[in-house]
Amino acid sequence: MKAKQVDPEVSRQKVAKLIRNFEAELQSGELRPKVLALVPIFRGLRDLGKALIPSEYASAARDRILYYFRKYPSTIINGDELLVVSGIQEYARRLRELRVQFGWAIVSGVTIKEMREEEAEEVPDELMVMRPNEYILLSAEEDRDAAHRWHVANMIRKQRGSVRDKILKYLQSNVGHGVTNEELRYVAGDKTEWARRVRELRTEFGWPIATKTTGQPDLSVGVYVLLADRQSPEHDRKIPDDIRREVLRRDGYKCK
DNA sequence: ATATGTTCGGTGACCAACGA
DNA sequence: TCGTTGGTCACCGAACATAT
Repeated sequence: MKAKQVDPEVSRQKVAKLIRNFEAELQSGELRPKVLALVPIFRGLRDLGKALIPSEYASAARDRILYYFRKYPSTIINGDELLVVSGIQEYARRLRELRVQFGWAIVSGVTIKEMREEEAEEVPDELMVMRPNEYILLSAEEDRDAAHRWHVANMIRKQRGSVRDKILKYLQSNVGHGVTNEELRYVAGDKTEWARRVRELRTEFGWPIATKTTGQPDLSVGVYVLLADRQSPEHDRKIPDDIRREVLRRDGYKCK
């Protein structure tokens, strides 16, 4: 998208002039004229922030945020800095897009805290001090695979249909690759019983879905993998008594 | 039509004031 | 001292609005 490029110096002069003129407003007793006079100053400051990054590098707020992060990777960046370079109020929204939809490893202080509590990943000491409103680009590489998986997940999530079908579709689009419980929960639209649906798919509908405790001990906890896009004959949870007796006899009434 | 930006409603973390 | 309460903040995804 094309955006008009503003020269930062022009922008600066405009703001400086407005602030000079504001002196007179400040003297007056009325509140509203002061507020009204400050509005263009706010706008001007916003434009000045936007103008810091030339539009040939980044023309939209999201691009400017990314540009800034890539210029200072592995550096703790305060949200207020992003407010300045993005020039939009909801820079956090754009930040989430970069992380979730585009696969950039940008984490906030909150995420660092969660990582530390889960103890699954090592968190370097220097990141321990991060506040919620601080962010850091951990890797200079875009995780295209993660971004792609998110797009697939989002597409399936938005479709009509049952949660079980959506979960199956998502597993089918990742055959042989583990997907996390978080991904499945997302696909299911945060319905609480998504895990129950996964078990149904495995036991009653015959899909070869493996987890750590069901067939593939090398997987980590919370990872599900559809081993093959191939469905065994369905069976319900009720096992007929004659088959039950036959199996018990066959196995000598012992666990196999 | 698509990209970009804003608003909305819900959630939980955190903190300080308060009262038992 | 400790638990409760109320306020603030950041986060999140969806829905809505506007710009190109």
